[in-house]
Amino acid sequence: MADEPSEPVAIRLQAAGHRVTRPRLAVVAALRELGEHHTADEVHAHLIRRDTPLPRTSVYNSLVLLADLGVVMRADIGPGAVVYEAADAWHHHFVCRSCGSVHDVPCVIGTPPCLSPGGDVGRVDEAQVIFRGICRNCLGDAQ
Amino acid sequence: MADEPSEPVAIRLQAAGHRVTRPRLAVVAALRELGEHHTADEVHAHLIRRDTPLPRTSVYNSLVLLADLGVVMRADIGPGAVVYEAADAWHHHFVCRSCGSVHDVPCVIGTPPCLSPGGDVGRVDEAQVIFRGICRNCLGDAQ
DNA sequence: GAATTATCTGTACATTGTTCATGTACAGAT
DNA sequence: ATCTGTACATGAACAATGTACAGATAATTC
Repeated sequence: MADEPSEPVAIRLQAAGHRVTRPRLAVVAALRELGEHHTADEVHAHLIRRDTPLPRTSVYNSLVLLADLGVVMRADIGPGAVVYEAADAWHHHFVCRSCGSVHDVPCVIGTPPCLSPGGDVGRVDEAQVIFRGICRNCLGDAQ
Repeated sequence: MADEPSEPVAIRLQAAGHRVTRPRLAVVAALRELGEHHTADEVHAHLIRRDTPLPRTSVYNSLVLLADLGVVMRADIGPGAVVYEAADAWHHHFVCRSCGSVHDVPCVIGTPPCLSPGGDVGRVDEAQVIFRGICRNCLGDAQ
């Protein structure tokens, strides 16, 4: 379970000049075990269930760092929710306005930044696309 | 000031089967006066300064409805912040990871949905793009 | 103008994320 | 082997943001 994907997390941390610590490894492991998209507090809860608890702040700190390094993906899908994901391929998200479910949408380019703004705004590191609409399930249910 | 852009807000509310109420008109007016991007609480504060206060809940309710109707634009630019804007043309946003400033990025298509996901996820109403990077000011400051 | 009902209002709360002070563990120098 | 500086973890309290609810109000319909 939880095989290292491309580059082991430890190597990537070191390469960026950061330390390899228990909280950081635990957070990545938790995201892999959970799969899909999860909030920081869901990761926190999972670690408690797993009997490897971590302070909430540590989970937040680790997620921010890991996301900045590109080890985990962060998606701002709307009010009161930032979700993280242990994914390798850069992709986007579809959010259902009815049930709130989140689905992955492959990115045709594959690596950020996959789009570029028209004007000259500065250095663009990534372009995150959020699709909104009604998912197939909800379309079937009502109307 | 605050001329009606294309269709008056009142008409658009009625057309969608909603009532034309003071809070809704006040929220749109506030967004126009403020210009740019602002949070719900900033709108709330502005209305107090203007001596036309509104309960915070009413501001939130109105913004959600107005955004769903497409009268105002909503942008999820990251943790702890949903910003609204009284804009006519559909566009995207660039967020600076250093100073947090938000800049408009024109959309080449102009009307949502300007992109479409690859697979068949359901009905897509809009595609919101968030560009992240370092803005020109911050690039100039420190390297 | 009166009835109907969506909407407003205000309070209280839940959730999410951040700040801060303290303690700890690692790495290089002595 | 010990010292020293720095990055990091920890825990608690805080701040910001968004939501639920129940009674009062006002926009529309007749």
